[in-house]
Amino acid sequence: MNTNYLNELNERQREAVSHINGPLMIVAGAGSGKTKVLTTRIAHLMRNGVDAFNILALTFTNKAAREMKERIERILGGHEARNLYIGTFHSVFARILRSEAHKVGYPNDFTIYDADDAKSVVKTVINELNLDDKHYKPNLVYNRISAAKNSLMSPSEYQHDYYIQQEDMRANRPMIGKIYDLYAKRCYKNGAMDFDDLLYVFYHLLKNVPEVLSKYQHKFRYIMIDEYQDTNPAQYEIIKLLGAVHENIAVVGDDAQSIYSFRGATIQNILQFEKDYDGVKVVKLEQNYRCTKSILDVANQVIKNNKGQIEKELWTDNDEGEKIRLVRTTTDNEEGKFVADTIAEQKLRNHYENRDFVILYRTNAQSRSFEESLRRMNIPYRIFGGLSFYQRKEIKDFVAYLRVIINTRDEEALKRIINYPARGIGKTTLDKVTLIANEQDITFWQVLTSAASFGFKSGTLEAIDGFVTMIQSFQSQLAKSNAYDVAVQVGKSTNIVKELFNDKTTEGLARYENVQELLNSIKEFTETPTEDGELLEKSLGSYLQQITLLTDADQGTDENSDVVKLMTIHAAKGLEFPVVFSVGLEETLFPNNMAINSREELEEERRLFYVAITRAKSKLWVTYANSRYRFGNLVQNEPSRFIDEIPEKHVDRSYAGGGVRNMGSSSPSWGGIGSAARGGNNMFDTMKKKTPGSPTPSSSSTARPMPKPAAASSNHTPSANFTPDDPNTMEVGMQVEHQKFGFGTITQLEGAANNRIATVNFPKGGGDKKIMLNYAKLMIINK
DNA sequence: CGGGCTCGACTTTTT
DNA sequence: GTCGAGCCCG
Repeated sequence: MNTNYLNELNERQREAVSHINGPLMIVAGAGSGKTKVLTTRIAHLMRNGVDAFNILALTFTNKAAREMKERIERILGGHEARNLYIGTFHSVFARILRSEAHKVGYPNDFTIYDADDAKSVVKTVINELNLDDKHYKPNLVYNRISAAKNSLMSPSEYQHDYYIQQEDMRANRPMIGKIYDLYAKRCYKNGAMDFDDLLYVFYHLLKNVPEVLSKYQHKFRYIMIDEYQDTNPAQYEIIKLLGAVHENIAVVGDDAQSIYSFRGATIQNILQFEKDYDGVKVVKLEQNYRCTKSILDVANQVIKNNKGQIEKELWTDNDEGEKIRLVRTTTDNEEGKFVADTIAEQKLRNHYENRDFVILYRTNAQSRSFEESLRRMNIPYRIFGGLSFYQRKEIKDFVAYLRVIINTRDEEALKRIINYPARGIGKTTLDKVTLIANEQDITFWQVLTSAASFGFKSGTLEAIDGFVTMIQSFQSQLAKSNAYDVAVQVGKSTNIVKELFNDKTTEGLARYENVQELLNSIKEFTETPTEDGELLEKSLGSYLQQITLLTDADQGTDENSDVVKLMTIHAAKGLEFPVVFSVGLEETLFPNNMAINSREELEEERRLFYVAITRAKSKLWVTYANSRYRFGNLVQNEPSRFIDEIPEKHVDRSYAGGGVRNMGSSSPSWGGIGSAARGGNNMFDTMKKKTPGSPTPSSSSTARPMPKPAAASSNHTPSANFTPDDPNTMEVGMQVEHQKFGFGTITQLEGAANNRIATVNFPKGGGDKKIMLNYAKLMIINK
């Protein structure tokens, strides 16, 4: 074991690491070596005689957990670290629930519903209550249910809470409480927990089953929590229960980086920690090892505009560094072009690699212009935050079979596959089964297994029996062989694999490959020896639980692939990059329109900007566009108020204005050189995500769908050089071309800049048409 | 039952 | 603009 680990720490860090017993709060500024402190502290605990079995470390992402594990192993050696309990809140609790859930009425092989499953159940319930799902939007309702659970509020409490009811009444949605109640009952009946239940149910398990509480209180004598500022009330209460006996709770967090309040996190948890426990040792890590002086100063000045923070002053020994580049472009497309051009330039000039760059935006929808520009420059990139592999339709369909095999009560999965592939069990039959299930208060599956007694037509009955028999045969096979063999059998018996194989379209090919990858991942799972030797961990049920808790970010951890990364600021937390582009700094976008209604919301947006700034090690570009397309409309935006908060002395505006013109269609020559010389066929890098231990989706989120064939109604083939012109340059009398309707003459114009409507006469395209210029593009042929 | 079309939604989202 | 759900029709 490395015995010098304490020497590698600064004084404050050493103070935190050496604190062994009693509550500890580490206020860790951005880039202050937080993970290092956490991992070293765990190693230090073990060196001082604490048994690995007694240590619990909770993180928010699988990635953070993995990283911690690896770093501890590096200090201690693998065999000693093996018995540590390190994982996300959700995965650790799910793992415990797998052996304890029956004590609160759930099967131990419970299904985990991801957000899509959960919303689908919400929708089912809304429809069953004969409510209008246009008004009771499943998304919105689910978010309220989620918020309730994160505050440990039961359906009954929800329905009796005066304030909540007032809110729902005001929104004219008084039935949300009822929906919550039925939703919870339905999940319970289905033997399923959603993500929030993993906390909610776990809390009630501890609260209501004293021997379980006692067992884990004594097991987890030392508890460590990462990103404490992002914990919600449910997590807070759980920690309180678990830590009550020993009070050896160490929390690490940074109030300035709390950006998940919209998911129920409450910054109060960290602000109050000192009051919650007696004799809290507080250590502040204020030395930043990541950023240049200017970048750090910008971050400090920006965050000063927030009230009510834990007092701290981050400083660094690093170089002064360069100024922050502030760049204004005319449009979102120009912004994309500028960033791609600059990346190419920086690669040449400063010998950066693709992986040194990250583009950070506020909303996922902003990725498009960057994708296009990067693609044009042949710069390989990867977008984080797209669909997770396991959320793809073909994967969810296949996995649904496995879910039903494990838990026939899983109605969501059952409905997915009962007629996939088509076997003659249509909507009519489904409705009937649902009706019977609800009337008789039995599960969907029970109706299917005794379908004969419910008077289905003979053809339908045959189809149902065939399906039931098939599932049952999978189940009995599972008793004899492993998860992989069963999965292969599912692929064969259902013809799914063959069917996908025969689909020779690009999309079909991708789907086939994805299913193959799924099978590979199951194979790998069953064949890799377990770390901790728990038999349960190799079962199909455990595989299913594990994959539901994986996200897109977990698969994108191939540090070796040399690609530019694109992600939301939220997704970037905890990461660092030599060069950061923080883009879209515009009012209504960042701070986002939806988050400027209260001081709290605005401050969270500012913290988000703080997170963006502090991701940068040496160079930071901040960009914004005068106008951009949003929801298909061209909108003009003011520069973000956050820009004004950047101290002028750190700002280099020399790219602004003139820079835009430089970046125009006549790209600087280095742009072209960069792309041709370095990009090459490396584009394939962006098409593959490779991660040891997880599947490789062949069509990653960066792969764009093939262009759709022209609509049947179209009888015009657009000119080869068709390029739409700016709606604002259109005038009455102009000859224009439309992609579908062909050539025509503008006869009338109405509406303001963003909402311009042209009436165009198309002689060959059906006469006068009203064209929303923001949607259907026109090219000017003749003025 | 499935293809094709229209209509409507659309902030962030560790799990 | 882009995606997906849901409806209609063959």
